[in-house]
Amino acid sequence: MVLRPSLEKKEEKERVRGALLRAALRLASVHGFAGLGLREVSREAGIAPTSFYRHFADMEELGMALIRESAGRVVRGLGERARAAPRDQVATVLVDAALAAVALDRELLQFMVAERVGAFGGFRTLLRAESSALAHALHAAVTGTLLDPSTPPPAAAEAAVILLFDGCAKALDDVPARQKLGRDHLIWAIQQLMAAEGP
Amino acid sequence: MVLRPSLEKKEEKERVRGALLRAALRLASVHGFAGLGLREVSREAGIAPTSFYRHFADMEELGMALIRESAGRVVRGLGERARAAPRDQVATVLVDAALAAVALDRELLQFMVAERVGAFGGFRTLLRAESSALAHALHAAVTGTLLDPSTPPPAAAEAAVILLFDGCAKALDDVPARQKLGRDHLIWAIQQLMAAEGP
DNA sequence: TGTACATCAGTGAACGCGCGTTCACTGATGTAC
DNA sequence: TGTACATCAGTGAACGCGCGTTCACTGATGTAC
Repeated sequence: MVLRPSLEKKEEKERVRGALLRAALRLASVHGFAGLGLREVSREAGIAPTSFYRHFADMEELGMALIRESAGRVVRGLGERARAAPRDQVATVLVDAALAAVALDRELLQFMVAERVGAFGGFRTLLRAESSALAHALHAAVTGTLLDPSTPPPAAAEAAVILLFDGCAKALDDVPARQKLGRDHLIWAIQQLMAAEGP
Repeated sequence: MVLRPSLEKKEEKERVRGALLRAALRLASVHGFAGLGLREVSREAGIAPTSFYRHFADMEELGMALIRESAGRVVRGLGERARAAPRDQVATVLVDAALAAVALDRELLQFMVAERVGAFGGFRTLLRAESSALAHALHAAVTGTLLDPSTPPPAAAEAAVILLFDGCAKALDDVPARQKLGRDHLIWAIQQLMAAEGP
C-alpha cells in the first residue's frame, strides 16, 4: 500500500490546484465569482473539465479554499504589520500595507471585498471572521491590550477595518491621481475612530 | 398613427416590468446577480423568455434600472431623512432609517450592498455616485453647509456612509439579538467621525 | 534485482439540460376618416 | 357610426451552444517481497 506519494507527485498536484485557484480569481474579477463555471475555470487553468473533480467537489468548495488560504494569508499579514508598528503609526502602516496588497494582487483583493458582502452566505461568514480577527489585532496594536478573540471586537476597531476594506475596494477603481487622497482620508478616519473611547 | 398608448396599456407594461425587476431581486438574493439568467428571471416573473426583450436588452440593463430606480429611491429617502433631522439626532435618524429599509426590503438592500463592491464596473460606478450624494446630504445635515455635489464629499461624511452601508449588510445576517448592538455601534462610529474636523 | 500490484491525477466521449437569441405570429388597443 | 389600418406586448417553436456530471480508461509513480 502506498502511504506517502512522492514529493514530486504532491508538488505537481499542488501546482495544478494553484492554477485552478488562480484561474478562478482571474475570471471572477471579470464576471464575478457567482458567474463562474467549472468548465470555464478548468479551461483557463489548462486542464480537462473532468480533472477539476480531483481537486474540488464544486466551485463553492474552490471559493472556500480561496478564502481560507489566499484571503486568510493577506489578512493575517495585515494583522502582523499592525502589531509590529509603533502605536502612533498603526493606522498609516495598516493602510499602506493594505494598499500594497491591492497593488500586488488586484484579483484577490477584488474577490475579497466583493464576497465579504456577496450572495454566498458561507463566503460572508468566513470573511467576516477574518475581518473580526484583524479588528482584534488592530485593537491590540493601538491599545496594547489583548482581548479574547472569540468575543466581538470593539466598535472602533471593527469600524476601522470596514473602512480599510472599503478603501481597498475604492483603490481598485481609482486612477493613481486619486489614490493619495483616498489613502490620506482613510488614515485620518481610522485614527479618529481609534483615538476615541468607544463601546 | 398612435401617439399615446392608452393609460391602461402603459400601466400593464409597467406592471410586467416591475415583476421582472422584483423577480431579479428575489433570485439575486439567492444566487447573486452575476449568476442570474434571463430565462430564470422571466420564469419567476411569469412571462415567456422572449417577452423579456420587450423591457430590457439584457440582464445588465435590468440591473442598471434596479440601481437607478429602486436603489436610488432608497438612498434619496435616507438623505431626506437626514436633512429633516435635528442636528444632534442626524446619526440616530439616519441609522434607524437605514435599518428600517433593510427590514422593509431585504432583497433590495442585499443587492445594493453587494453590487457596490461587486464585479460589474457599471453597477459600482452608479452606486458610488449614490453613496456620494448621500454623504453630501449627511454633511449638509450635520454642518448646515451645502457643498457642490459634484465634488468629492468630505472624508468624515464619506466614511460614515460606508459604515452605514456595511451596517446594513451586517443587519441582513444578524440575529435580532445582535441588531441592537450593531445599531448602537454604528451610531457611535458615525457620531465620532462627524464630530471631528477632517480633510 | 525483477516482477506483480496499488494508487491516483488526468483524460475523452458521451449524456441530458437549460441557456440566449431569432423569427413569424396573435390579438388587444387605438387611430384615421 | 363603421371600416381599414397601425402599434406593440406577449408568444411558441426552433437553433446552436456550453454547461455539470458520469464513466471507463491511461500511464506515471511507488510499494511489496
